[in-house]
Amino acid sequence: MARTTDGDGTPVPQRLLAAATRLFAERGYDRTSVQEIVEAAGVTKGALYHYFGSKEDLLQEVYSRVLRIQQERLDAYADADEPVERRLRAAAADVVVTTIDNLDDAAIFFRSMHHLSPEKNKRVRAERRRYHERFRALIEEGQRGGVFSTATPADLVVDYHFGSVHHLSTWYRPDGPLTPQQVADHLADLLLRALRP
Amino acid sequence: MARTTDGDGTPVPQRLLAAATRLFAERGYDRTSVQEIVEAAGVTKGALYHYFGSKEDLLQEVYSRVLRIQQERLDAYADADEPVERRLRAAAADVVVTTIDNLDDAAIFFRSMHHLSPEKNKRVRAERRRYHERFRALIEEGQRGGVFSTATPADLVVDYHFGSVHHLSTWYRPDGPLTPQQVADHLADLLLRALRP
Amino acid sequence: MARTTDGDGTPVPQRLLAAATRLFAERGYDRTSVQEIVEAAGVTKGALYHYFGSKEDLLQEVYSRVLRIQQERLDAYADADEPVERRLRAAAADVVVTTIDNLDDAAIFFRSMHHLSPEKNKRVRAERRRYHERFRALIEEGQRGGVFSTATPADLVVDYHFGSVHHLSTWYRPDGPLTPQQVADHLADLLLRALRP
Amino acid sequence: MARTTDGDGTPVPQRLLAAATRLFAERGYDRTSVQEIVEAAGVTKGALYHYFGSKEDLLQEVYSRVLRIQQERLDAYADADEPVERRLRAAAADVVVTTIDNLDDAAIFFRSMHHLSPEKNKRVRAERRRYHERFRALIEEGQRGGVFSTATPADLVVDYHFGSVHHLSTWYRPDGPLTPQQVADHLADLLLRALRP
DNA sequence: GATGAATGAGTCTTCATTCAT
DNA sequence: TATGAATGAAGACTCATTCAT
Repeated sequence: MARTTDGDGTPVPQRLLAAATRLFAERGYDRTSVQEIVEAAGVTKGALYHYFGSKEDLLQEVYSRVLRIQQERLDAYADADEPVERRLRAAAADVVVTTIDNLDDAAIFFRSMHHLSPEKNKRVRAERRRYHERFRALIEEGQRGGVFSTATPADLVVDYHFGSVHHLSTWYRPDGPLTPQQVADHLADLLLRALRP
Repeated sequence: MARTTDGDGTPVPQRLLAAATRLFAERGYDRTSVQEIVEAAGVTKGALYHYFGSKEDLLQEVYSRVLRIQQERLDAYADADEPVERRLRAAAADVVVTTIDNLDDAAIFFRSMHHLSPEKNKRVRAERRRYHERFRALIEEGQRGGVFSTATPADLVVDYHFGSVHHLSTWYRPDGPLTPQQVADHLADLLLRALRP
Repeated sequence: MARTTDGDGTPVPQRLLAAATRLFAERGYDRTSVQEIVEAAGVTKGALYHYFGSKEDLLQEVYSRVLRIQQERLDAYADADEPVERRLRAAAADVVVTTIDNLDDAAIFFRSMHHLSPEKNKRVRAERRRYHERFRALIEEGQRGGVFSTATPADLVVDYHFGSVHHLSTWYRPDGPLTPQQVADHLADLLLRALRP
Repeated sequence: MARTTDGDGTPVPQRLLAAATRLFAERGYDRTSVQEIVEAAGVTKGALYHYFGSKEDLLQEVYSRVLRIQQERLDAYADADEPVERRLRAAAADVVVTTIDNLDDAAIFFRSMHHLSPEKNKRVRAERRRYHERFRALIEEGQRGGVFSTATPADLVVDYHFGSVHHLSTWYRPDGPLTPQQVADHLADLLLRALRP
């Protein structure tokens, strides 16, 4: 397997991805130079371009990974055998916890999407839409079943909730008074309360 | 007073600010070159550096203007002679309408703040904190008066609402099905419903 | 006029063009770095990009200048009030002398044209075609008048002659036994002899 | 003998040479990457460096092959038992046909020679000189015998003709009105007519 | 014979800012 | 007030070549 690992034994592509994620979150995509990434990962520029076609590909990889993980988790919660309000609450809380656990990814997500080329942007948007639609379907299910208010269009409710999720990277601090789970419970609670008929 | 205006009669500094705002929102701060700004404003580089010390100053000006406007409006609504739930609803809805009316500023705000130097960043954060505190005070007033639930800390509620406001620039489209006022009413409604005791 | 000149008083754009021409001819377009050009011209990279949009623009400028000069000279000879065989001989000899006087340009011309972008390439080809057609018209005039043989299509005769002109940069050495004018007379002579009826 | 061939059964070195020839002609030596060559040949980089010491060696091989072929053909025509004007005409026409049949090689030849290292360049030049001298000897033989004019030095006549041969790759198109043999006849004819006493 | 991961020097280009006029 | 030529540092990316396997 040649020299795919080095030092700590982590494969080079993953070392690069980790370094890029941290740096993109820290100083933004445009302010992070390829040079800084490879230095942080302990490899050379050539190695980076051996695995990734461009700096943008690195960003795109971060997105794909996050979206894949979140989608899988959402699907699991949404498919559970429970009343809809419990499933929605669980999903709403889980995305908060997962987001806090990967605050770097979240920060990148909502600040750097416009740095992707139109083509890649389109693909990411499509994946994200799929995610939103799954979430919206849960709300609509509850509305049809009469357990959620129909006062607000489900679409808007989804954006309302995800606005607060995206916003987490702006204000949440690990050393703050609330644990991730507490924050998640509160935010899920606010969502469910707003949906009471 | 020489030629402080030109063409349409708008003073040069304001033309620069308008051009910068549009471009920063369109392609991001780092992707906008000083050359593009001056071309869009119809002036030369020398002129820009005559009025603004740096590109960053331009960004900071955009922030200051938005914050000043929002603060003034919030103060007006908060000071009104009305029951607290009406004042909160009005303020919550107003910030949505104002944000939609200035989506460019909003987009810049939540994507480019980390481009400010630490010093300027600190100042902007301070102004924003003042704004948040005023909003939080309204919620706490309602909680103390028993008209709002105390289930969730006021702090978190504020972030919950402003998360959705920031998020507007991501999803709101002027040609969508809802008018700014309708969106505002819905979002304010969700907030108030979530706060029902 | 700011600092458009420096050292020897030659304007910066012309100094850059001269340096580029020499270097492109010496080591080829791709083997000449922008860094080398600006060093040879005694300016900085920024200055180059202030005047020329790209390295390719520099190459295109070399082409345009050569073509313009050659076309003007050809037109002058072709329009003269002389018998056609004298006009053709004069034009055929002149292009040889001019080419030898600017061997660098010639070397670039026939080695680097494929380095131009398709769009620029098309423009250069069009200009060159115009030049060829003027030359061909002279030959056809003589053929119609019976002073030149019609054994060979005029098109081919033109390419035959210009082949030898282009080839000059491959073999002609200023310190060789023949002066430019002597070479020119010989080559024109060969052309005219080949065209004898 | 392991896998020296693959797919179509052509040995790897020849597949590489063929791919390199096409690509060098198409986009120039410097613009062709080793990666592109091995991809076009359907092998890996390791394989290329197993058979060729460097990218330059590949170029040198193209040269050597062309020169060897042309020299052999010229020798055959020059040694024939025919009057000198017939031998010259045959040789002059043959080099045109052979060049057209291998336009790629010709294009490379007259555009990429300066990409060879001084040492290799010297060797190629020497071989080419030998070729030229053989051709020149034919002309001088005719001049001494009184069948060719002595108005122009034989040297110059050789360059005159080869100029037009080199030029072929610039203008000749397979789908044009003339067949390779027709072009060859015309160009040989022009040469012989120019040499009429 | 053949692989392909890794190197590291080198490429063109961009850009905020300065300053003589 | 305003110009625009010039700077110089930094940016992303390419590529021939090597070498452990």
